[in-house]
Amino acid sequence: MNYSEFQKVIQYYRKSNAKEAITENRKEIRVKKEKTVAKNLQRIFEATLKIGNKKGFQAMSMRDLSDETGLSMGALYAYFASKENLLVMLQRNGRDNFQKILEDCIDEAATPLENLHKLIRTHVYFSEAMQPWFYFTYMEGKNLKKMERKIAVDHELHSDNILSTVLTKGEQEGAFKKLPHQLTAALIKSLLNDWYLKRWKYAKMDVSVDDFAKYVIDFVESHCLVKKSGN
Amino acid sequence: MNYSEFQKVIQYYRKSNAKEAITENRKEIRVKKEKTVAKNLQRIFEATLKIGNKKGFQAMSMRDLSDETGLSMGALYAYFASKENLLVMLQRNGRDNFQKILEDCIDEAATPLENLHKLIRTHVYFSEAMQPWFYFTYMEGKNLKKMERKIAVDHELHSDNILSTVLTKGEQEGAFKKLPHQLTAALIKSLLNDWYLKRWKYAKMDVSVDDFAKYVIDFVESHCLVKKSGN
DNA sequence: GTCTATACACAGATAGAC
DNA sequence: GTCTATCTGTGTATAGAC
Repeated sequence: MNYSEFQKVIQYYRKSNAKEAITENRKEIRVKKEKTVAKNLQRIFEATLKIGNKKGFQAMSMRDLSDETGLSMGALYAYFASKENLLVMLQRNGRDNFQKILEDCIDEAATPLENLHKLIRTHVYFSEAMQPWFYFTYMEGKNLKKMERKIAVDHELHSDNILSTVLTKGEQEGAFKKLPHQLTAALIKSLLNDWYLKRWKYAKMDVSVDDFAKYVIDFVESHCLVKKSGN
Repeated sequence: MNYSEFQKVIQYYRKSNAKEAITENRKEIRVKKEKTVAKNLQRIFEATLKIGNKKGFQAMSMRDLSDETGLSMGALYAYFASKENLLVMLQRNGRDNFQKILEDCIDEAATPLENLHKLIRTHVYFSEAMQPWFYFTYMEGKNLKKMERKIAVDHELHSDNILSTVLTKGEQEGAFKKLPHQLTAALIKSLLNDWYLKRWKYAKMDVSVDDFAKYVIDFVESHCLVKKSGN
């Protein structure tokens, strides 16, 4: 799989994503017509990511958001109860989606090494396709209230676990070295996160999304793989 | 070198740091008495880091800062011209210090491998000692105005270069593999950054600062080192 | 050098017309 | 369903007393 193949797969997720955002937040949204909600909610999300990533969510005023979306402030508040509620909607929705897509990576019939490859590639490609959301969510995590913050942390630990489970299984099968897999998983995650956090840097050195995924795989394999002597 | 040894070395930097913060910003600071400035400026910096890291710099009000420092709002404005100026002072000062300490790592007489070790250990230990500043600076970078932002980016690229220069030298001497060193440097940086960005996670898995430095060194060496057959 | 009191701009949010 | 107009709280910043 490379990135251009991945883009086709992602279409399905994008659509289901939009619908879920509506059904999950039906009670906060005062507007009735599904079509209108779908259209405007997406506009609002995109505008929030755009402004939020430029100057930070706290610094974004509702007037900024009004200008960017073309909706009046009165209209905006028909789609969410408060500014904080908008933040929660935006983060929660993406997270659920991301978790699902990572879980779908694991193929019980495949080898741990194959699963590791798929996890890394999917992480890089998905964060490339949804870069603004990933960047926003990473940076604005601390603006969440206690309860939502805990959910965010749980999701992060869960995705670390998906990685470390694969590493542990690989060790049992003799493909990976015996290492502190949880720590390895955390470090792999930091490499993966860098793709959307420091995109400007990789653009500057002309590293494509496929180059990056390949190089991270090499990096991780150098460390984790059992080298078969004589091969 | 381990962390407890490093803590003695760092004392010198802490002191010179405080003095530089004053001389570099003498014109913005209206208060004359050196002693008073030294004491209060440090209080202000610490309070800013504390509140800023909890809720973000934008969300920190000057009233918050007044409560935390015990200084009135009027007094605060004797130490900086505006809230934005406070941000710039805080970031700039730490950056200069960090750059100096990294440059001091490089010992021309030592091998590239030794220099790589020293760079990694110093990065981890220094960011441990000054974690609030590192976290703050990473997260609040986007709140800087264009010019200051450019300086921040230049510093980041410069520290990447220190790493990649060592890798290149090591390749020439036959110790390291031929690899895209700039990319490798960026990835090593992302591992190092994770120590102060996700400290809670490493605390949770009971990884000490020395454990972490060691494991990052192992990880990087697996990838970069030329394996001598028969050793 | 630090305080209190205050200016005044702008934030988030809502009521009620259309 | 969306708009305009407006309420009220809070933000940064400063003037002037001590």
